[in-house]
Amino acid sequence: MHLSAFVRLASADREILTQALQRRVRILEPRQDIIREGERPRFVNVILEGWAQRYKQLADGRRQILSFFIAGDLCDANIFILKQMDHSLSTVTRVKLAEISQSEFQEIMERSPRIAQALWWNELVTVAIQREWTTNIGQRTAYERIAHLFCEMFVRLRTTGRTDDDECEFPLTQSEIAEATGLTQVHVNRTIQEMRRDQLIELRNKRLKVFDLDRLMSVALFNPNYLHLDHEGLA
Amino acid sequence: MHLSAFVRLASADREILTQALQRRVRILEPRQDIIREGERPRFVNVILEGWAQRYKQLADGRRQILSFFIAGDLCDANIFILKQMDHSLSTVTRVKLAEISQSEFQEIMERSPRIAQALWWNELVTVAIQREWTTNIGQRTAYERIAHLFCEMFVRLRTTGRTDDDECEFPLTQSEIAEATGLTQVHVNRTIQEMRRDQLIELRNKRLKVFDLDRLMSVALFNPNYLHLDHEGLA
DNA sequence: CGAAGGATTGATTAGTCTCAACGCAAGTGG
DNA sequence: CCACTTGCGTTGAGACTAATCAATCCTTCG
Repeated sequence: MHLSAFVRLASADREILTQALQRRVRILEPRQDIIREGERPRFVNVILEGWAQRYKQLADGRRQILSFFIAGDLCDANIFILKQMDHSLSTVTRVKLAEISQSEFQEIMERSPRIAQALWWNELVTVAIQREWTTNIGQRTAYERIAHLFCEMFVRLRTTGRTDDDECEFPLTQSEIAEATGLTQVHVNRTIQEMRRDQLIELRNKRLKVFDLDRLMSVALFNPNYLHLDHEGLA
Repeated sequence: MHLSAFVRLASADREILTQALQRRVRILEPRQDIIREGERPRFVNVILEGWAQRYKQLADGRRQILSFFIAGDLCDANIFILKQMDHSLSTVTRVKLAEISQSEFQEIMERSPRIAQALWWNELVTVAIQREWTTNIGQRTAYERIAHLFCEMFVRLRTTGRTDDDECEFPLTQSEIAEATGLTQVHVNRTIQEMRRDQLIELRNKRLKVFDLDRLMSVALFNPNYLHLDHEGLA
């Protein structure tokens, strides 16, 4: 999901990006809000290190996690167009992020049509992921849902070179997995135990080990097409 | 959702749009695919009349409806950037739509920055709706989910002037409502009966009557902020 | 050592699904 | 114009997934 992986960018374009990502950098502690529903968006956030998430809360407190961001992910291109946030962003782990102001952002889009194109690509993939999450919660069983989340995060981390053979970081608590999949924490616990018994995965100390990715993808009915990894930026 | 409602457009911009929407117009019968998952996108589709939908199918046939389109809705700006569709589009009712080719589309975006901006706005609202659907299925009960769908469609139809006092068209079958909310058709049937008993709504002959929208919004925990109706195109 | 956050376990219940049948209205063909 | 089909909505009985409530157990860490 690295911006520079969207499309092939000329070195001038890369330079523009590098500049923009250095101007305003912040470090946030784990489980801290970045921006809340109702607030006016002032920056486009780019995650440089760590995991972050989107979530939405109903009037009575029920909470749905809507997506996760990992290093390289851009939160909301052009978010300034909206008067207020309809959801919140928060950190999962300690996070390093870059803030890009509206004027900086617009200048970048104008100076490089390639980057503007890359931003559209990024946005289209973001919606596609959200659609897959809707499908995940609407149609899959608890077991399949959690397996699907594991697949998605593993594949995304692998694409950005953040896996170590069959392992990757996985800093979510079982409660967070529950909020992301529309289940309860207790049921997530039991389901993960079942997956362990089935020799599908190992999950402890914030690390996920996938014994057989093909089998995991198969039980999850995981089809990576929605990540659109076959774009021109790749060989 | 009418393109011309996104932002205030100059009459020259309106002219550009009007032109583009007249070039290639098709009429499709009800329950007919417009484009299928896996195919290469060739056009941006704009719904001129009727209802359409996005859906996604798992390998074993389970189907999730992901969103509905009504007159004025633009299906996927810049969809050409993606090599293949990760979901399908189909009609619900008989539909009249306009197809815009890649070159036409790019020309429009270049000729009018205001329209380009409007397209970004449209895309941001589309993701916001998708997030709300994820939340709907993940957190709300069956009763709340269906009420929420009723609210969303009623408000969107009203915004585009397609309601008649407390009534609107509602051409979905109970099976389709089920596929959109992640429930079974049987349970949707029972839940709607309950809503009728509660004097919340009336639904027959493809028409929905909302007795008290405030009460419906309240039981659905419906917050219209995600539709971002407070944009500059409106007073 | 005590506190706190997270994971695990057990018992019970609720919400939703499954399967199967039936009803009704509209359309179709002989 | 009647018999048949088809699509959609309704009803019933029973099964099962996942939720709820409530403890208990770990680990980590100050």
